[in-house]
Amino acid sequence: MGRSPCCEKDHTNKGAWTKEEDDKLVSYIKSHGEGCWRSLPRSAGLLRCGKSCRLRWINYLRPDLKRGNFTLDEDDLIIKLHSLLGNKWSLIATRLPGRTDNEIKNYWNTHVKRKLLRRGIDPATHRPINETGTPRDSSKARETEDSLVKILSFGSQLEKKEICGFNRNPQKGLICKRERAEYSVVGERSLDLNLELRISPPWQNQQHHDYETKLRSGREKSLCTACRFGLGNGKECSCDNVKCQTEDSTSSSYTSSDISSSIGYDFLGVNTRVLDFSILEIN
DNA sequence: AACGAGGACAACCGCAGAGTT
DNA sequence: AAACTCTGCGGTTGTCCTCGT
Repeated sequence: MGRSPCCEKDHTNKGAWTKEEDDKLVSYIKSHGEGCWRSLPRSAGLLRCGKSCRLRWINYLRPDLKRGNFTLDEDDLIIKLHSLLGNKWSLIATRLPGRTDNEIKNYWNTHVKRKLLRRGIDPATHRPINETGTPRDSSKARETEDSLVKILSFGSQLEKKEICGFNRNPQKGLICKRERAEYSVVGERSLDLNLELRISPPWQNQQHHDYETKLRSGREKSLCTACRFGLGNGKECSCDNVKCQTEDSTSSSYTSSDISSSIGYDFLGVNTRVLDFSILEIN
C-alpha cells in the first residue's frame, strides 16, 4: 500500500514563491505560529503543499535568518563539523545560528568542496587526495580512531567494553556501528580535552555563556545539568533552582543524579545519559 | 549584442523515523 | 502489532545570474 500524497498536486502552485504568497505565509505564521504544515496552506489561503510552505519559511522567511556571505569563522566551523559529522547538514546548522541546513549544504557544494579540492583535500574524507588506503591501514588511522574514542568519551572515564569498528564511508565519513559500540560511564571526568567543538543546541551558545558569566560573578546560582536542560526532577534534585525543586516533573525519567553525573560531557548537544553512547552512531 | 558554460541558490522529491490511531 | 500520518532530512533538480568568448 502506497503512501497518500501530502497534498493534492493538481491544485497546488509550484516553483518560485511570489511576494503575495510570502506575505500570506508570514502573516499566518506570525499570528498562529509554526506547525501543522499539512493544514496550514488551506488555513493561510495558499495554493501550496505543506512541505513547500515549511521549506519556504525555514529556509527563507524566518526572521532570525542571517543573510549574506559566510564568514571565515563559519567557513572553518563548517569544515570542522563536516569532518566530524559528514553530511548531517541539519546538525551542522544547529551550530551556525541564522544559517539553514539548505544554505550550508548549498554553500558546501558550491564553495567549500572546491576550496578543499584546491588544497588537495578530499572533501568527503577530509584527507589528502593522494593518500591511499583506509584509516585502518595506517598509523594515522589509529590516531583517527583514538580521537573519535576521545570524543565519544569526552570528559568522562569510560569503560571500553569493546572498541567499535570504525569504517570510513566516502559519503558519510566515519561510521561507528552501534552494535559494537558499548561504553559505560564508570567514573568522574578524567579527560581534559579541548575539542573546540562543544556541540549543543544553538540557543545554548549565548545562554551558556551568559550563565557561566553570571556564575563567575556570583549573580547566578549553580544549577544541575537536569535543570539547565529543562529536565529537572524535583524529588531528587538538590541544586539551587527553586523551580526545579518545587516542580514535580514526573514525566522525566532522568534523575538529577543521573544527569548531574554527566556534566561536562554532553555530545551533539544531548546529554550522554539522554543519548547513551551505545546508541550513538555517526554516519 | 548574442551565446554558452558554469556558478549560486531556491525549491522539489523521496525516504525515514517518530508519533498516533 | 500494524497501518497510517506528519515532519524533517538529505540528495537532486530547475532556474536565474554572471562572466568569458
